[in-house]
Formats: sequence, structure tokens, C-alpha cells
Amino acid sequence: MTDHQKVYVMLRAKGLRMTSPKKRILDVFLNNQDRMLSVADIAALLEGSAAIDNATVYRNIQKFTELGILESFNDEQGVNRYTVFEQEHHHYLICTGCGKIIKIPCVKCFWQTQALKNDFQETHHKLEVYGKCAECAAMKAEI
Amino acid sequence: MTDHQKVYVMLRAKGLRMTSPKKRILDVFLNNQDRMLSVADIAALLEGSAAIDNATVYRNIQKFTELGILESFNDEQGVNRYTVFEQEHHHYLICTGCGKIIKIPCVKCFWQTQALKNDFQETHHKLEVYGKCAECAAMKAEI
DNA sequence: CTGTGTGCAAACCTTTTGCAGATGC
DNA sequence: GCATCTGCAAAAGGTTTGCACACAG
Repeated sequence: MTDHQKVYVMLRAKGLRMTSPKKRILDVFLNNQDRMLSVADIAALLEGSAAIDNATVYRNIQKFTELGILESFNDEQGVNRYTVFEQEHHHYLICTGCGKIIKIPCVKCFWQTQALKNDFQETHHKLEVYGKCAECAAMKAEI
Repeated sequence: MTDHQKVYVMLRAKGLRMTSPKKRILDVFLNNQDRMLSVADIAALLEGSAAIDNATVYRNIQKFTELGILESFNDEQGVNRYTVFEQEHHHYLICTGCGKIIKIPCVKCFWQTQALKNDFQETHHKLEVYGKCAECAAMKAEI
């Protein structure tokens, strides 16, 4: 089953429909899995073909996120960004140069001792490591 | 030297002035060091006395952050929150019930191996652990 | 055909900016 | 007195919502 088919089944299971905007938004995400995309990014990537209204993009992204197709993330400027969800829990190395993301595994969480000590019941956590990826670091060195 | 005096000296060193709004904003932060405050929180905490324009609050918070008096943070809704800066680098346990923060030390960073492997040059990182603090967990259990 | 989805426009919320008058120092 | 600061108002982003029409199933 292709990714499109999988999503179609998930949508149908919730009484939702597969439409042209949904398909196109999905394609953008499938073709850019190494980046966190904002709504503005999506609009830019769709340039050339017919535009999709931002309201539609927001509504569909929200549904995709609820369905577990996308995962959301709030960047340093407070803008929401999204990428294809992966089952395995992981963290990100985020390039502040090109926006590329590198997923790294979540090892045994060192802060659990601290949480325990503080009677703190964790529900979830976020670890983001910012910096420059190999290409961007190289580019910076050349200039 | 009191906290106020320290801040006064820092402001003066940059040619900035200590005004009544600055003093009052500073007091709000000094009296709420166990929480991350948004601009809306500050307005609420100032209720009763004369209001301070939001533009003024934003401008002063920005200056305080530049001076290293406050540190900023982007919450899950994309709203900026601030708290008194502490030299020692640490991470947060953030209570989604009451907004309380518990600072925990940053131990040897386990992702450095990963960064190295990916030729990724870290500039900074963010670790936020969300959940319920002891009080909020207890409250929830009672209901 | 029915109910979901879309585009458009307007509203919302946080944050930023321009400006004239107020005020520390 | 001069530069910084404030309040007000307007603007700027990103995001959400209401509504009438379009369209998937």
C-alpha cells in the first residue's frame, strides 16, 4: 500500500474525504521529509500550480496532525512547522541555516531522576538542538 | 546591593533609565521566579494598580533580555514567556497545570555523539519536559 | 443527494512600529 | 535640556472562524 493509500484509508475511517488540496499538501510533506515546513513554506513549494488557500492548508494540517500523519513543532520564532510523523520517538538536530532536520534517537532520559526527585509527572518532552548542518557550516566557511 | 540596585547599575551602564514601568515590571518578575510569565500574565499581575501599555512591557522585556536580566522562552502555543535569568545553564520541568517551572541541571549532553556523527555544529539547545507538578497531580487525583 | 471541504473575507491574538508628548538624570 | 521612555494607535504576522458554494462518495 502506498503512502497515499494509507492516508486515504485513515481519512475514510474518520468519514473524511480525500480531495485535491489534501493530496497536494500530502505530496509536499512526502517530498520534503527532511525539513520542518511552515504554512508559508508549503505555499512557496506549491508555487507554479494553483494556490491553495491558507485556511484550507491550516485546516488540513490540523486534521493530519490529529490523525497522526504529521507531527507539529513550534519553531524559535513561534511559527508552527510540521513534518511526517514517525512512530519511533526521537529528537531533532535543527539547522538554523537551511531548516534541515536530523532525527536522533531518544536515549534513556537523564532527567527522569530529576522528575522523580521533584514529584513531577512527565507527560511529554521536547529536545531541540540548534546549530549548523555540515553543508551550511561548509558554506559559511567559504564566505 | 539589592536586585533593584544591580539592575539600575546595568541599565545606567547602557545609558538606559530606571522608570516607574521598568521598576514595576521588574518587581513582577522578582516576585514570580518560579513561573514563566507572558505579557498577558504581567498585565494580570499588575491589575489593581495603573496599567502599563503592552508596547512598553514588550520593549522593556526585550531590553531586560538583552541585558541578561531575563531569559525568554517560547511556550507550546507560541507565546513568549520570560523568567529571571540564572547564570547556570539548566533545563525545565514545566507544569502544564499551573505553569510552575522547576529548574534541573544540564548533565553531560547525550546527543553530542549524534551531532558529531552527523557533522552538526551545535550552537544551543532546548530541553523542555512537560507534565504535572506534585500539587497539580494531587489536585487532579482529588477531583 | 448529503455532508464534508473549499475559497474568500473578516476576525483574532501576539508582537512590532511610528509618533508626539512626558520624564529621568 | 536632551535623550530616553511612555502611551496611544495603527500595522504586521500567523492563525482561526463564518459562510455560501463546490464536490467526493
